[in-house]
This record gives sequence, structure tokens and C-alpha cells, in this order.
Amino acid sequence: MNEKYFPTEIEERQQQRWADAKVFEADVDESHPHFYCLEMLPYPSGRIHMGHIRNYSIGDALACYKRMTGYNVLRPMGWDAFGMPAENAAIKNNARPDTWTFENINAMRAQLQRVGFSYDWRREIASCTPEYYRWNQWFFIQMWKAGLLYRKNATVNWCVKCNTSLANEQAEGGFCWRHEDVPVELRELEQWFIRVSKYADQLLDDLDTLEGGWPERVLTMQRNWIGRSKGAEVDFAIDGNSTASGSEPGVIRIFTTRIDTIFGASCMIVAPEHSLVESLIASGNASDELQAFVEKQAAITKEDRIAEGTEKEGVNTGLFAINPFNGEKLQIWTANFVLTGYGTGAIMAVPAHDERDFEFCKKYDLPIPRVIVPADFAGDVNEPLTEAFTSKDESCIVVNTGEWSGKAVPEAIAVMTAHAQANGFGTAQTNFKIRDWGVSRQRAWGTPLPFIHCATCGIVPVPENQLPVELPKDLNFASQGAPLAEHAGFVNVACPTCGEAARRDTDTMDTFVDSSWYYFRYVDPKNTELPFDPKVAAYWTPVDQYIGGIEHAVLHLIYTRLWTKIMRDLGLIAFAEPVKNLLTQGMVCLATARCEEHDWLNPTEVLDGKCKFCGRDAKIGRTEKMSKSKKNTIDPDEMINTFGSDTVRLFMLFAAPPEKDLEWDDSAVEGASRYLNRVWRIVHKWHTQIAECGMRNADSGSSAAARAVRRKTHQTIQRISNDIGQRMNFNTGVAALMELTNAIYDFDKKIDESNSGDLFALQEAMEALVKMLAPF
RNA sequence: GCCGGGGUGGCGGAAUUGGUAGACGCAACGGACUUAAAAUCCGUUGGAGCUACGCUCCGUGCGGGUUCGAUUCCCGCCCUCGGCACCA
Repeated sequence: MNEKYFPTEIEERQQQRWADAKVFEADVDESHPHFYCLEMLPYPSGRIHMGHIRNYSIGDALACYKRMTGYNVLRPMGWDAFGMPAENAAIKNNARPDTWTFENINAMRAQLQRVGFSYDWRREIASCTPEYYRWNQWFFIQMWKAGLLYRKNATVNWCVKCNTSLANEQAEGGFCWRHEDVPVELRELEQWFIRVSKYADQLLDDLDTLEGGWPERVLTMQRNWIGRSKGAEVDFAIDGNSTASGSEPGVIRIFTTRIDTIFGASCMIVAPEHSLVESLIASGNASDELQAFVEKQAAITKEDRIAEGTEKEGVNTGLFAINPFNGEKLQIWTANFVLTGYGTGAIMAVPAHDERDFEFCKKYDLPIPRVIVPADFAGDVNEPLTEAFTSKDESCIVVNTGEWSGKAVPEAIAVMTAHAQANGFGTAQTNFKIRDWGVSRQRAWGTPLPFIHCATCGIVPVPENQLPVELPKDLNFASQGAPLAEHAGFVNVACPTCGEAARRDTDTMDTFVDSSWYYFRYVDPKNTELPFDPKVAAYWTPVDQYIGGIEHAVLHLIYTRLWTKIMRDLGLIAFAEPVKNLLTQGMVCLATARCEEHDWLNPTEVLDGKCKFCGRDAKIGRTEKMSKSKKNTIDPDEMINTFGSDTVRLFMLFAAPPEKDLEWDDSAVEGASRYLNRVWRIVHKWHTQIAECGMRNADSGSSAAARAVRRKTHQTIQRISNDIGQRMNFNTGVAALMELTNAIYDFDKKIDESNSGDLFALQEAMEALVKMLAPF
């Protein structure tokens, strides 16, 4: 037996047949259950890489399985086509970013088609086309009208490499999301913001409805990022006699989640940037020590100040505040660990029940009165604590707290908040870590903001019948300035309201706007009246299965959830969450190799542990995510030329469960290829005979061997349904098919060709095998 | 420090949630076919032991526990990978 199949030839022929038969095109069809299978759309960088192939192979297997089990499946693909690399290429070559982008799209589309992914290419979108981005502009105008979009002067994150401002989500930990080694600067800029705060509660609460469908860690990351804390703001009057001038009574407003511990307040602490400190210094009444401390803190970046292990430091301001609950006079300090930008920038320090406050008050010898004890507490409340008591047990009891003593913590919080409210010195308050989304970008290759600045009318939205505001094709990228602002034909317009000369907004939108709603456009990609027809969207959406990388856990995936809620409020859709099930696939990894002389080496440049170029030892490093800079990449095209796309896809689905990282292994790829050849050979050995004899009666003289193979066939069908349909464990599904193949080979040795029952069992097994292999 | 994942052969990983641990594959070794090689096929492959064509014991990070039975459940540790973290 020397037959071998030639994958490239077969695949090409088959792909043509699929295209001719339009098998992947799906439209609204109420007679079938529907399934929306979506993968995160790629940025058109120029080349498809293995990470893409893995992502789309997972989606393809699922989509194919769903189609085969009777679903009407929507499976689109598109391009996240605005962004920096195109603009950088334009600057470098003084060329047009659209030319670069579309060349890349064409190349990458051809690659994807060659892999044979089952996309409905009629629905392809590219976010940089006016047909697409006009709806970004339309959304912005709707949001502006609804008060969800506003403009303000703000301190924003600025990446010098991107040469633009960034949203908070894109500057996590003080570094740019695209340039992880570039710390962001802070700049004052007038910017557009989307009012995320209005949706903060929903964004958090609705995460509960995703439980089970989304990975726990993504839910956790989002919960952390949204960062809700419920508490109260309380005003502490500043003791008038304590100010040097005696003329400035004022208050300090603090935020606390534990108003029940207010009798345990030992002192007040404000941030060094707090207005109280500022005015104290301005009035000349600050001590030298205080002044020096504030200057010192101002010189330290926020990241350093909150870094782990930074010792708590503070200075007494000399002022006093009055505890509104018991009239106690408290010293007011300033300290490095109290930050502006969270809460009110001022706290009451309750050292007995907060570790940070404990550390601080211990250091500066401030009192540590205890006001919370466990329900079964039998000791002496006034016994000094050796550490903060921070139990979150709801049965804990409030003590030494006047009329509220003896109440359990939750009740104490409720009634004490009510008391503060009733007496006008406090209110219930919820704080969030998440901030409004700064969406302005000082770049030219993005969606123009559809607003006009008029000296008399202020900000005027472009009338909807004038959309899209198109990006000029003749921008000058050679100049060092901002191409849009320098383009007179773009900038200078008549005000739509008064007709006087006015200026267009010359910033563009964050590209995360494009990806926040793109998969709604797929359902109705040619619509010229609306972003999409709500009726068509009602059929296909929400997305049944979304597949993509974990890196978007708090970026894209939080923005798109927000956008969905906004679209719901605009009446376009009727649900709050866009994605029912999320799969975050692991990375594709490979060992790195490094030579002293030639730095990172491609695996093909290492021969027997030596560098191909100089013969020095090539050190094999850790396996890491494939990346160009480390040269540990494998080119999908090369692999497909050698083995065929079916082998590459089968290997990726078989080598690891989808959410785990996958280590590239050449031998295992060959194993996948061997397996497909094995299937091909056994089918070719028998297919003529089977085709000739047709279906046989299963009962006629079925042998023990035939019964065994039939049992295996049906067990395998059961396993595949479970592995793909329920668990999305493609690796065990492939293993099941390999077992069935082995069983067929066993049977092949025992088969009695004159026994029609044997032939039937063989036909049934092989037909089932080939069908079940199709999704992979 | 807090919240999640996870720890199983030489390797990637199974065990569909309390019922034969190591499926399937890779690598390795032995054999068949071949003048030879490739390809293919067959066999062995967690460890130890034995009176050895079968059987016994030990084995799922460590120590206990529940159970007729534990990789799976409970208690206490260790390690590891993510996320969060002076958030008041």
C-alpha cells in the first residue's frame, strides 16, 4: 500500500466546491435554530500567524459541527482596519494608509481562504471604510444627544510612542497597552468622553448573568476593574479654632465603606495634594516639615508611591476635625498612602480595624480604640490590639459606639448612614474604579469625530444626512504635525447651525470604538439606513459563542458590553449582554533559542543545538508565545505547503484543550499528518466495494467483530456530540476518532467480505468517521 | 496579602465529576516487510518485585480524614501559573 493523499490538491478542489455551492452562506431562516459563531476580528498586519489559525480553527470546528447538526450558522470575518501600524507605514513611506491596509487585507484574506475556513465572505467588513465608520459617527451623535458623550478638559494618559492619548484601560499599571515598556505620561487635554459611569452598576451586576458562560477569570478581572465599593461620604467639620487665621471653618469630606467604625476613628488623613493642605501652604501656616513632605511626595510618581513595601509616612497638619457622631476632636494628618483620585482623597483612620491605618497609627503613636468584636467575644474590649481586627464576618458586633453599640455590622452601617443623612453630615455613596472612556485620539487614521466647533454655537454635531464625515485621501503624512488639522479642506466648514465659518474636530476615535459593535454589522452589512436592521439582529444576536484571546478581558470585552447596553437604550436591540458564551483560547508557544553572536534564532536556524550561522551553542530558552521579536514563529503558509491545512488544524485542536497554551511540536504535527493518511488509506481501500454494495441489512449474519465495530461507532458518535457540542474539548474528540480508526483497522483484519453484515458495519463506521472528522 | 486556575508517565494530555488511573498522540526500544532506505504494519513502554507467557505490592504535589471504593469529597500544608492590591 503506497497510497498517499496530496492535501494541497484535494483542499483546493474542495474549497472551490464549497464556494460554488455557497455552503457557508446563511441568511435569516426561522425554520431552523440559529447559531452565531464569532471569532475576534484580526488587525490587518499583513500576515496571518499561528495564533489566528488556532483561534479560527476552534471556531471552524464548532461552526461546522453546528451546521451538521441542523443549525443555521452565522460565521463572518472582518478587519479591525484602523490603527497605528498603517499610519506609521504611511509616515515612513509618505504613502497612504488605506493602500497599505487594503493590500494587507487582500493578502490575509487569501491566506484565510486557503486554510479553508468556513466564512460567509459576503458579510466581510473593514472598519476603515466610510460605509462602516459612518455608523461610528452616527452612534456618537446619538450618544451626544442622549448625554452619554461629553467633552472636558482632563488629565489623560499619553503614550509618546503612539503619540496619542489613551483610555485608562489602555494604560493599565502606568504602561501603554501596545508598548509595554513605555510608561505613560500625564497631559492636560480637552477630550471626548463616553459616560461609562452611568452604566457602571449594570456592567458589574450583569456579570452575574454571564456566570457559567464566561470564564471565571474574565469575570473576576472585569469585577476588579469596575471596582465598585458601597459606602458613605461623611463630612467632618474642621475645628475653627485650630486654623491659624481662625476664619476658615470648612469641612473634610471622607469616603468610607465602614461608617460603623466611625467611633474608632483615631485621626483624619488627607492626601498630600488635598485642597486643605494646598490652602494651608498657600496661607503660609504650614510647618516646614509639612511643606517639605508635600514637595517630596509631589516628586514621586503615583506608581512608586503605591508600590508594594513603600513605608507609610505622614505629617501632622496641626489642624483638628470634629467627629460628627461623638464630637471628638481628631488630629488631621497628611500621608503618602492616601491618594487623590479615589474617594474624596481623605479618610478617617480606624487603626483597630484597618491594616494600613493600624500601621500608620502605631508608627505615629496615635490611639487605637476598638469598636468591632466577634459575636461571641468574651475578652476585654480595651485590651490593646497587636494587629488590626479586620474580620468581614457579618455577625460581628459594634461596641463603644454610643446608642448603636450592640448592633451587628450590617445593621449598624444602615442605621448610622441614615443618621448621618438625617443630620445633614453624610450620604450613602457608591464609588467605582472604572472611569469614563476617553475616546479622542490625536491620530489621522481613525474615524473622524462628527462634530464642528463654532465660535458662536459651540459644539455642533454634523447633521446626520451629511454623514459620513470622510477622511481625506490626500493627507500629508510627511509633515511632523497632525495631518487632519493641517488639511484645510477638511478643517474649514460652515457651521451647520449659523452658517458662519467653523472648524471640524480634528481628533479621531479610539479604534476600540470600531470593535465595540462590529459583529452587529455582520448581520446586515450593507444597510444604508441604520447600523443594522433591528429585526435581523433580533434573529442572530446575541452571539452564541465568541472566541478570542484573554488579552481583551478588560479592554474590548468591557467596551463591547458597554456598547451593547447603549444600543439597547437606543432601541436597536432588546438584550443587555452581547455574548452568551466566551472561550478564551490559549497562546501558541514555541521554545526560544538564542546565540551569543546572532541573538534570537528561528528554530530552523538551530542545528543540533548550534547556531546555523556561526556554530556557537544556541541556548534553548523557555517556551514562549510565538513572536516576531523572539523569532520563535512558525509560518502557517509553510506548514500548509508541507502538510496541508487539515493537518495543521487537526494538530492544533488535538494537542491541547482550547483554553490552554499550546506548544508547537513538529513531531506531533507529523503525527496528525500520519493519522489523516491512515484514514485516507482505509477509506480508499474499501470505498469502491462499499459504494457498489450500498446499504445492507445490519442483521444478516452479523459477526462478533461487526458488532464490536458497530458498538464503537455509536459510542464515538456519542462522545463527539459531547466533546464538541457540550464541552468544547476538541482534543478528546480527536482522540475518540483515532480510537474509532484503530477499531476499523482491527476490523479490517477480521472482515468477511462475503458477509453483508460485516460490510454494512464497515460502511457505517467509515461514513461516521469521515463525517465526524469534517469539523476538525 | 486577597481572589481564581492548576500540580497525573520521558513529553502533550485522558479519566464525561466517587467505580479497572495513565485513553489518544509524541518520543523511545524491539520486530516484520525491503538489496537498502523511506513509507507502512505488529509489539513493548509508570515504578518495584516474583516461584515470570501470569501474579503481587507501590503509585495522581505532601500529611491526615470520610468511604466497600478517592486523581475526584473534607481538613491542614507545599509548589506553580494568572488576576487584583496602600481603593479607604
